[in-house]
Amino acid sequence: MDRASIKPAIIQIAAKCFAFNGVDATSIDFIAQEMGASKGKIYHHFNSKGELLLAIRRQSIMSVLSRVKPIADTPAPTRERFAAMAEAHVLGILADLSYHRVVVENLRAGLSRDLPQHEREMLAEIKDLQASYENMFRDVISAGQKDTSFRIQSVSITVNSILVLLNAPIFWYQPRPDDTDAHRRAIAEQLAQMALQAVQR
Amino acid sequence: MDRASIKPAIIQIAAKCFAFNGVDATSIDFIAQEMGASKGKIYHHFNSKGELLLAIRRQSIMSVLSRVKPIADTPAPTRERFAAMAEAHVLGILADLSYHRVVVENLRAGLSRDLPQHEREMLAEIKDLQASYENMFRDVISAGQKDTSFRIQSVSITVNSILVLLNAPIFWYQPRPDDTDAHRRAIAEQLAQMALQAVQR
Amino acid sequence: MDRASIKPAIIQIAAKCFAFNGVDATSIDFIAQEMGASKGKIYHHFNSKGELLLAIRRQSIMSVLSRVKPIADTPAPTRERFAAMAEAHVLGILADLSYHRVVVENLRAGLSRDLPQHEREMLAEIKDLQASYENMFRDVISAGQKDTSFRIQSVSITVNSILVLLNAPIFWYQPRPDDTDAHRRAIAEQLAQMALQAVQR
Amino acid sequence: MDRASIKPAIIQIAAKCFAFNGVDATSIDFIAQEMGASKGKIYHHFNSKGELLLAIRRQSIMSVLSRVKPIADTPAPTRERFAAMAEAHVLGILADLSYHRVVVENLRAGLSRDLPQHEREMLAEIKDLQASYENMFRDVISAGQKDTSFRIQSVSITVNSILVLLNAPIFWYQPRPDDTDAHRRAIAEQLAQMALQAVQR
DNA sequence: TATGAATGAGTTTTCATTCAT
DNA sequence: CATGAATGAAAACTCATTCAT
Repeated sequence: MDRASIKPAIIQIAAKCFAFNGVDATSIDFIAQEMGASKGKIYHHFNSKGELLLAIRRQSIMSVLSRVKPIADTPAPTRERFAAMAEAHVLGILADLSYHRVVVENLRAGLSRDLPQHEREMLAEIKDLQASYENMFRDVISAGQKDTSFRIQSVSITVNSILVLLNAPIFWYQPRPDDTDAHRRAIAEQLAQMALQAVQR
Repeated sequence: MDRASIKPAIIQIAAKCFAFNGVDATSIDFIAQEMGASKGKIYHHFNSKGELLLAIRRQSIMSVLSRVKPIADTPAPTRERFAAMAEAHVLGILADLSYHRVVVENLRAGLSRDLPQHEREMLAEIKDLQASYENMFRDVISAGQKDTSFRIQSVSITVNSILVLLNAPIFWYQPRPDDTDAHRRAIAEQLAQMALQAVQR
Repeated sequence: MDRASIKPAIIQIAAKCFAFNGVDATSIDFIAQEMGASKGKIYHHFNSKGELLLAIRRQSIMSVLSRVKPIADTPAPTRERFAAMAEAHVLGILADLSYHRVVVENLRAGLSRDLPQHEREMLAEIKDLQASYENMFRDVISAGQKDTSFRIQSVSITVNSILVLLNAPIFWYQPRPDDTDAHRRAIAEQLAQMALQAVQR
Repeated sequence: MDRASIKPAIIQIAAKCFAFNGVDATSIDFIAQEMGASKGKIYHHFNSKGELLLAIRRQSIMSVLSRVKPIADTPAPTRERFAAMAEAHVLGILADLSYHRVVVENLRAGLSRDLPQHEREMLAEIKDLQASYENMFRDVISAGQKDTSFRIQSVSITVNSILVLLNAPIFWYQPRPDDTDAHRRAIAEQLAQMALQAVQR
């Protein structure tokens, strides 16, 4: 395996394990076995289980950010832009289900105890990414409010709730070997449609 | 304390601890200390941590079921019935936030390993309740589809996604001491409104 | 149930539980449930689990002592006396299998730690009974040695080993519902025969 | 310490502890302390206390099997062969007393509850070894029955009981520092002699 | 880099025993 | 006498992490 691709490989397998069994119920040992490697190998690339989890959180955001940002930067009309962003988000969710699942079930993880320096920095960066991601939705929704395409009450509540709605497949989507891209696109379209209706006038 | 109210008291405190810190990060010892009791007391009333968690899951469903069922049984027109059910659901979420938070973050908990007899039975009952709860929403949405008040594609996806949307406050609502009922009702109304728009023609 | 028969009843059920599952793996709670009673009831009649175990040990000795002593006191010739004692012993073992099983598997139990006063006294009495029981066999074997019916080397080793041989069914006898007295007598005769041959000239 | 010799070392010390205090009364912690190691070390080499116990059972059988099998494979006359096997068995018992003591006092251990996969496999192997060991005695006794050197009734009962007789030292032998090989051989000869007399015509 | 042995703190769970009712 | 709630002291087992090789 390529040197540079070890960390992503660890992250990917860890995400699958965490998503399947829960983070706490998954030991580093188990992840190593799934990789056909030893515990030590993982500790060479990640200083702690917490860092591994943060890396997964980061990936999870990048997964949707990289899909949605190009669309958000488009000058398309509000409605169309919003719908396209929503669809891209759902496609990101479906494509990287494990990552997102891990994140959703561990939002409060390590929220109470204090983290070591490096993890604190990673977390700060993740929160920045998260905030800037949410801002893209906040912006398009605010724009829609201003140009009267949308009729909403609290922008905050709307942004948060729409994102939860678009995350819905995390809770019920069961990927199957014979799932086609078309199938996934259909789901994304339906959810984007619901999201659009939920906000538009 | 009344004899009969010990179990509910344990459930309530456990739910708060679990919601705040995560289930795995919360030891039975910690819960006991929060109650000013000994570990043994909890184990006298619940055979395992898993049973305690299942009791919380049960409460979480009953919390929304008891509010929504009376409305679902009403002969009101589809749209109004759906909106009222949605609002009642959100009010249930806001009222018993800890319970619902615990559940959402532990949907997959113990899904892989096999449970002891008693827990298996509890889980079966919970799944029944869950299914019958979802069916109330499935019914009203199907009815709306038939009477053309709603325009939806897949009923399954719609039901699941609407319920996730109505659960959204689990992820972002921070209860504050000065929160009024009016405030909570406003949130519920806004989400019910979004849900209704998301499905209606 | 008769007042006087409560203790024996507890002892009997406890012996069965202990024999089936092992002493340590059997909780007082379990014994109580098997009796259809509560834990407290047992603690009314026995101060501790250790006392219960000692009561079983006592019963186990009495079971063979009461059968063998009348024969040992007989003026029959050495060979016949020995054989009859052996047979009686085996019949005692077969009749009260649970008790003997419990004892054999717990010879070293509580040997290292120091016992409370009452248990120390019970244990002393049991050891006396045990010693006097073994003495009956020591006597008949010594007598056989003197009158040249028996040819043995170390009396101690012989006594101990013969008793172990006569206890053998503890390890392999599986009582069945359709076992007859005749069946048990046949086993006893065979073992007595082997014991006799093992020592006689 | 040699890498490969860690597991045997753990087994040996565990056997001594178990034999002295009883299996249930001996904590893994205690064994670790006796080794001057940590609990974790033991759990690194044995997945559970049960596995440790099974390893001891295995050793116990190998202890007598390795001594008796070469003799059983000998073409010596029945009587001599039987006596030599018996003597070898007793010498095995005396040499590895702790192991055998642990086994005898835990025959029924874990018989009721169901074991995890790995332990089930270990137990199956042990039962195979045990059965093939008993078969060596069954064979020689049957041979003696056929060539009329032995006069026995039930072969099963005889085999089982003779083996219990040969195990007798487990119950009464107290090894002392000044015990000589000659002393042990004397015991073995006496027991083998008793066993032979018990079965022969 | 990689391995896997070792550690030790932490967690769930059990259970004999006590005690208020 | 009987009950069953409560306690507290173990004990088995887990696992992130460290470290010698």
